[in-house]
Amino acid sequence: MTSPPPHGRTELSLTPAEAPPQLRADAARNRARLLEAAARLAAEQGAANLTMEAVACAAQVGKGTVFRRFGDRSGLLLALLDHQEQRFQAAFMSGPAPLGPGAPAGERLHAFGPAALRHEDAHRELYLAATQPDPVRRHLVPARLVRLTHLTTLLREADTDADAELAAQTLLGYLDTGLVHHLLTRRGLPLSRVEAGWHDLVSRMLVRGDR
Amino acid sequence: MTSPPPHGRTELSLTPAEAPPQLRADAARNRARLLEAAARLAAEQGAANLTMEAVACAAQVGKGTVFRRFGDRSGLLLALLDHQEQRFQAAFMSGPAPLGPGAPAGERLHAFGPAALRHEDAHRELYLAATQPDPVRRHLVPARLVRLTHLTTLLREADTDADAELAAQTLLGYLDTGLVHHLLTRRGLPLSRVEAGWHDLVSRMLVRGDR
DNA sequence: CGACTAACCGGACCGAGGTCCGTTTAAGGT
DNA sequence: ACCTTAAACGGACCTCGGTCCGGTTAGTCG
Repeated sequence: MTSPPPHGRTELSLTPAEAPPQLRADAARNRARLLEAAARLAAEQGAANLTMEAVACAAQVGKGTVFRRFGDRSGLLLALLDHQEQRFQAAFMSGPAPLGPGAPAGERLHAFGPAALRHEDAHRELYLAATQPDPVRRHLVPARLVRLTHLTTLLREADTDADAELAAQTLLGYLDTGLVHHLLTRRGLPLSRVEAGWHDLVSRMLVRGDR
Repeated sequence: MTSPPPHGRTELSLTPAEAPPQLRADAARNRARLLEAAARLAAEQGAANLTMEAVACAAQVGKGTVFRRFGDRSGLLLALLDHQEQRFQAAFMSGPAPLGPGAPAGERLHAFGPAALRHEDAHRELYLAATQPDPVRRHLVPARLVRLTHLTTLLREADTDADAELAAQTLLGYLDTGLVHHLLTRRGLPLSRVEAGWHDLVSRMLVRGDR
């Protein structure tokens, strides 16, 4: 149907440093003004309250320009995050060990979590705003709570020595509708492999440390 | 500020079978009509294209009525899902073993995954539509792909015998911004505990089966 | 049976995201 | 310098989720 526009795409890039196909001078200027305006507005009234129109207005450009450049709201937020994101990526891809190269893989994996947690904590607001809907209500849906409780209970019963609540969240996350759909369709994994992954994960949650 | 309405709330319940505070006759009638209309429309033009106005119109009621009853769009979708969800919950809470009670906890945990996967697969469309934004684009954001690749690589390097790609998704899921924010603020867990959970999870991913 | 009131109804209204298309302009070739 | 044209611009316009409030009605009590 609608063939994609044959010209400049709206940067969905973010980090895979695909050289921005060098925009026209005015486009580049407006892009900069938009980002600056967005950053300012986000800082002074909260990223969650950022409206596309306000950004356009503050940057003295038309609304259409914002959307052509960033695609949609979350594209703009992502672009705002890009700088921070690149710093983080640099840290784990080429920074000092144990997060960066040089340490054994196991240690690097251990280091990754706290680094990511700290990084996102510092920019929580933007990251939350960039994932459109209430990324909060999600965890309060009764159905989810029921499953969570069920899994927590079973884990305790099975006498795991893991943190039952966190382990339950992990298990639940593995079954996330969006993730499974992505794996099955987009990535084309067979259901059997996803199921095998589940069994492996459960087993790992149940093994007891040496002792 | 805005004190919550002292009267009937918009059912956010879903399954914690809190008896609907018996609505007035007309309200109950309209609720039924709305659900029926919504189900019909969802079936014939896809849950993703369901608009609140269309549902209201098809059910011959005002738009306000839809929102008072279901709160918001996702509330309506969730209500639509409620019946299926209850059947699933019944299955793992009181159905036959090994999913239901009777089997050892470990076996029940193993049984839960495939059951949930199959259940959601059968109602994928509604479940996806109920989580507002593109639950799909989420997994295509470049920054996420970079992290995923990084983790996958490290897992392989560390010579785990888990399915590296799935394990990486699991690890990434544990760090989900929304989840972490929920745990830290809503649930009030200390950051140290979340970090400990990460280290435990990584360790479990790295242990090699006996052999 | 009539009055009283809490809950409900409906649809006008609002705000924000996203699209469209006629107009303007930067960049490169002549 | 001038012409051509792909790309960029801007803001009117559309859709939809969500709110508001004046009018209506089911249920209750005397």
